[in-house]
Amino acid sequence: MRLGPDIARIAALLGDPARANMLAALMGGQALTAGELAREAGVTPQTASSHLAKLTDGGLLTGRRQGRHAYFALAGSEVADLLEKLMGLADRGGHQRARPGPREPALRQARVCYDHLAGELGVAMLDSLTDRALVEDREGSLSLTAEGAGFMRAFGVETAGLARGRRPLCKACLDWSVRRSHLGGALGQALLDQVYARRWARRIEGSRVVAFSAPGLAAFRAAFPSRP
Amino acid sequence: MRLGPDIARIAALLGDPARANMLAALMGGQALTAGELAREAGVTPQTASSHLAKLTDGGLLTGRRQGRHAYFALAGSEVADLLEKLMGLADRGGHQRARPGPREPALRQARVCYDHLAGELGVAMLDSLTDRALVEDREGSLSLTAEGAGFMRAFGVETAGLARGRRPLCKACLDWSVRRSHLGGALGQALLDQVYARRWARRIEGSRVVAFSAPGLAAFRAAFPSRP
DNA sequence: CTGACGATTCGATGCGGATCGAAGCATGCA
DNA sequence: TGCATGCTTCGATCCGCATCGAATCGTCAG
Repeated sequence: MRLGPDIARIAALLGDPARANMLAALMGGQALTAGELAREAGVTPQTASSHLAKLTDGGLLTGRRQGRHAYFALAGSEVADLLEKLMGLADRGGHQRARPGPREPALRQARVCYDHLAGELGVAMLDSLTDRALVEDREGSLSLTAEGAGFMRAFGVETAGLARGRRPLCKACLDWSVRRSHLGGALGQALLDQVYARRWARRIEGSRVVAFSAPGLAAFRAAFPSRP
Repeated sequence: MRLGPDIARIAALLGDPARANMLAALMGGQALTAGELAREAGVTPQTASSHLAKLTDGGLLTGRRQGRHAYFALAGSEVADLLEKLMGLADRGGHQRARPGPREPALRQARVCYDHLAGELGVAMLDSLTDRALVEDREGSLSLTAEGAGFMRAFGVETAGLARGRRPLCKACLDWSVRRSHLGGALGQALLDQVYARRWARRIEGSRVVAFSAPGLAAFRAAFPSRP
């Protein structure tokens, strides 16, 4: 009876609401600071620090200090996989969440993953880009093609400037609702900024929902057509 | 930020050592009784009962009562998937396990379940009967059809006499080794008696193994053919 | 019917751990 | 240097929950 890997130890780490919220926040793939994670989880910095220590000690997170900030990220894709499976089970587990907010459909269609577009529309956008060979997908690692750079310039995004920053230009970001990838990275952020600038959509306060207007949605679909 | 599925609720269920041990014990796919799971987890029956209620309520287990026993099994392959991923992550940090070895093959193939046939052959027999519409399965409640009664008479089992007793004629009986049902009840007993009478198989002393001879096995498969 | 056994419920106990306040350390900026 | 900011450590508190003893219910055997 005492045999087998210690699954309880890992699961207990995921079992605390504060820690689970932190991990869910990191599902986007980007690293966040301890303070951001504390706010995300709704706890004080002291408590968050304790949680983050436990998570890194348990091998679920990797930490790295940079100046006076402490950045944390998921330890690997296996952790993200595990979280996704958990979300899948929790979804049909019947128990709906306590807060009956605006709720799923809008979130599922379009939401922000920190600073870029996620949800069905986010996935559709990346699909469209790869279909037209504007973005290349080499085993999960994304890169902008020459044609893609031209497209972006025409769209109002100067990729030369973006590539200069430390942040990767393109990043495949796993989507929990659709179970496919959408576009993250500096380019993903720039594209979402364009969506806002063109008034195709606006961010709903206090929520992650990105609300598209009817003409905005049509324009979006025209700019990023999906194959039949 | 309270968005997304409630992963903490599920993870917390897996986070208790006793519950984790129970789930690990069920990874083989067999259903186990509450008492067996209590022993497996190293807790008293009272505690185990509480844990099992939580797990079923959380959608991770399905329970089924049979006589004075309560059988529990994993709710589905998604749960098994999740556990497997957890084990994969838990393996990294530490102590290995010695997986409970492959169960005795003979027990798995054919054994007695009280007085009727269980194991792979028992399941195959019930499958064959339902496939040929000799037995009807209405949501887990089995009944013999008119054609079935004719088949049994030709096979040497007089069902009219059996139906007179207090014991139900047909009963779906959950199989530990395979996660499916085999035929119990008075008819199940009568059929196993026929198997003995025809010398297709004999009971091994001091064990639950039902040992088929080579020609006996062939005859059995001919009498209860499985669909291709 | 009676006795035995397995499963469950109830109530009480005790421990682990989440949480926060206060203080201690680093780093960055003027 | 001095001050502000962000993270961590320490100590104390408090709640949740796993655990078990005792009792109850249901099923099976005789």
